[in-house]
Amino acid sequence: MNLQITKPGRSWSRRKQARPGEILDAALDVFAEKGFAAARMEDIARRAGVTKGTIYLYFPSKQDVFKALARHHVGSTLADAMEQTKDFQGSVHEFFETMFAVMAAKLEQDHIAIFPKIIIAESGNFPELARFWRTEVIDKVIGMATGIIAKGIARGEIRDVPPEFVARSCMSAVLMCLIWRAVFANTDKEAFDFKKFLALHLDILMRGLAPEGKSP
Amino acid sequence: MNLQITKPGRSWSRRKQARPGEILDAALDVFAEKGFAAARMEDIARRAGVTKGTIYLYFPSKQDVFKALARHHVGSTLADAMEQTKDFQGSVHEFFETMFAVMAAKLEQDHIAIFPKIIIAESGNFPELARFWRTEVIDKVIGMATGIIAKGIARGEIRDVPPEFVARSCMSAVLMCLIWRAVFANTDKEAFDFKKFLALHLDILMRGLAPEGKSP
Amino acid sequence: MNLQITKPGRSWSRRKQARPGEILDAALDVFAEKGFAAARMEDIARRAGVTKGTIYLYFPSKQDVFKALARHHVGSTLADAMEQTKDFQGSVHEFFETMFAVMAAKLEQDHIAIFPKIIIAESGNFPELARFWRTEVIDKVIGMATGIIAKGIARGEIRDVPPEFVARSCMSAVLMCLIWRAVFANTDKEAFDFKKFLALHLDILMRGLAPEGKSP
Amino acid sequence: MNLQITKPGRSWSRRKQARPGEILDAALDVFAEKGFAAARMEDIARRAGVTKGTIYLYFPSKQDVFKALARHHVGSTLADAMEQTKDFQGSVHEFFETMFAVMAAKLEQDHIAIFPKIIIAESGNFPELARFWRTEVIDKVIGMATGIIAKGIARGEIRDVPPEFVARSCMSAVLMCLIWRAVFANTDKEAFDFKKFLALHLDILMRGLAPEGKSP
DNA sequence: AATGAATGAGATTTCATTCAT
DNA sequence: GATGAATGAAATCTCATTCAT
Repeated sequence: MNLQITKPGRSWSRRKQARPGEILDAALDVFAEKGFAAARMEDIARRAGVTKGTIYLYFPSKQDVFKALARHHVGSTLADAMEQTKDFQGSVHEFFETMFAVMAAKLEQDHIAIFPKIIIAESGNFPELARFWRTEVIDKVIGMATGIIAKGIARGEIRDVPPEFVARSCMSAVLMCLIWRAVFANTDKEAFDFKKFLALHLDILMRGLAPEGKSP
Repeated sequence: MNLQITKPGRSWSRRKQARPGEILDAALDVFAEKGFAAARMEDIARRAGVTKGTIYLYFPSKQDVFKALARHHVGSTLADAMEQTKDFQGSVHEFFETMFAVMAAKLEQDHIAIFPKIIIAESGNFPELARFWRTEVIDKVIGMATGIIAKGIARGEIRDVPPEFVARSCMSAVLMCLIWRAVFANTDKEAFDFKKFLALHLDILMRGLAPEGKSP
Repeated sequence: MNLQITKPGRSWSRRKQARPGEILDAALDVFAEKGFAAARMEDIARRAGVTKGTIYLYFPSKQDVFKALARHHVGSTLADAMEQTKDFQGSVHEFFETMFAVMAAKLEQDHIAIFPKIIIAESGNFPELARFWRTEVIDKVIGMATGIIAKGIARGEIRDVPPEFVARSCMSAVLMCLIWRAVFANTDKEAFDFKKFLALHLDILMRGLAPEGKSP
Repeated sequence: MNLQITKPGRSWSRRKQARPGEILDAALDVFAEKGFAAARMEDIARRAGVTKGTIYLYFPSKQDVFKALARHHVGSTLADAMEQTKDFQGSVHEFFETMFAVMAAKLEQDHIAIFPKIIIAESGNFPELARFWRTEVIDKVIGMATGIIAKGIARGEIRDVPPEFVARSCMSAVLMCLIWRAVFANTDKEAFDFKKFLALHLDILMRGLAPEGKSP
């Protein structure tokens, strides 16, 4: 006896549950490539393997596809990742080493790079989006890094400098990578070596942050 | 020597010659605010104090307005600035100190921040634009900084690290400022202190780059 | 005699046979409220307690739902009613008294008012509908009334006037009520008193139709 | 010296002032024929001799075209007409005689019939329209007629009956004509004789309203 | 040189209709 | 018999571009 409304056995039912995700995946690609305005619903639909009309079964408008996309990727991918590092106990160096390694890996394969690009591009047209991203992502990431750095200062691991600025110094290299990836990845023949760059950036910063008269 | 029939003294004549520039100024504002696609020719025209038709007297299409804008701002503002620093002879520290001071000042007042934003947003729709910006701006800036750093290494001012990566480490903080300005400037109540941030960033990097066993 | 395999006693069987009627009832409501074009199959389906697809099991298209509806309500409700009054033998006064009373009652409760409204609205888009309604309803009603009036004249009950015009004079008040009901019923706080109005209308007409020098 | 902004000499300027009117005329035809929903902007445009886009230079949306149309025709045609009869001093009989003659004439030639049709059809979708028409047209016309009838009663011209109901009795014949014209005019071979019908309707009513024991 | 009315291609969105389950 | 996901044609509306004045 099966009391569920959508019977999971039926193939179109299985499809139905997958559809929103498929559409959002397609939308991510298209928005990333063209930006919000130049992206056509037709493009998104085709890439998702459906027709225009189908998108409207799941999202009431193009804007809503966009918002759902932002929420989806922020909510899951990034925020989750942060959750894991919440009670990190190691050194500042270790922290950024790990983070940069993860970022470098992501930069090679998938689409995160796309997101900052979209936010930057559409912040003018979607102020709420900028605000959302600001409070939900940036402030949290910077906040977390700032906390770790402050602990490092207290512990005498690094010298006494405004921790939030340091956090931004570190993250700025990540931002550069993200944008480089989103904007110039297709243009370049030999790929920029994100991993090496981030490692060097971290090395320089850590030396520069070492307490006076002490090698790191 | 002026061979034009319309005498340059008359105000409407001066006006005529100024038109393209006025239109580009207006276009800069509008593109910055809305991005390329969402910017309406009507908006640009109104802000320039002319009507839509007039724009087409000077530029054959919306795309051409955009390209002229990019060329104009790159060609004059930035490339010019670079010219001046071509045969810079001071230390690496001095070089970036000056550059960061100039950038910090520009960030407070005008619209440069706008440009990276537009490039990032429209790189997908205008690959030539991305290429142009890449070769004409980024490669030149990075190249110049790389040269200065290489000289610093040769001179023993800083330790032996891949100079291009270092250049990018330095510049990444500028990029962060530019984007911050373009995306979040309106949102924030108390402005982010670009000057202080860049100064700290430089300080950390320079310490981190000092040759072993030597304080900078 | 029932040759169907599905036994009529079962509730879902009764259901199946009732479906077309339920759909038409729902359609009546929706068409009345929105007109033909603005009525959505989805709305009709939901109100009938089925899904869109089900409607197409019984009617090949939206137009056909509409036509079936017209035929259904005209064929049964009105034409039937007329049948009963075919061999009416009383006075003209009695005839309209009865008819107006019936109309007044119907106006209070149900949906007849809806029909003229739809016909008027859609006559342009469905010329056949206008023609159908004209020949099957209006001409018959007017014809019958005309016959009764002609008999009244012959009998000396009312004075010698073109009977068809008189029929229309009488019916015009009914038309006004129908339209008033359909268009303004929702707007008004205190309902218009159809019964009183029709009674007065009839009273005036009958006095006005009385043979010279004779009070009705 | 001409200080006007739109210089009346230019031919496209003359055109510009005429356009809204031309578009509304075309819209009247199309809405009348198809109703609101089935009318395509393309149709209206073509009939006005322009393209779709042009309509949007003058009206922000299809609904606005519709509202402008209603306001235009109510505001000018009908309300004006009423103004003229405001201080009518003659008998009730004369009043309706004149009104019916005017209506009969209008019914032969132009498009007024169209309006009630549209109102009836679209009242469900545009409640404001129904309300507007109700307060601005119907209540005023009925009110005026009621006033004249009340005076007739006071003067002893007609017997003591509720004057508003009498007004509606009179007007119902006009309504019937309007609807007949809008719905069945195209269908019929020999035109219905509105003039004769209205004259007879009035004659019957006036006799029926004459004070007891007095021929009208 | 400048205007601004007009165009028409193209985008979003709706919804009657189909069909696999 | 019933469902409801999917389709795709068609409608509204936008706006870059043209051109008569």
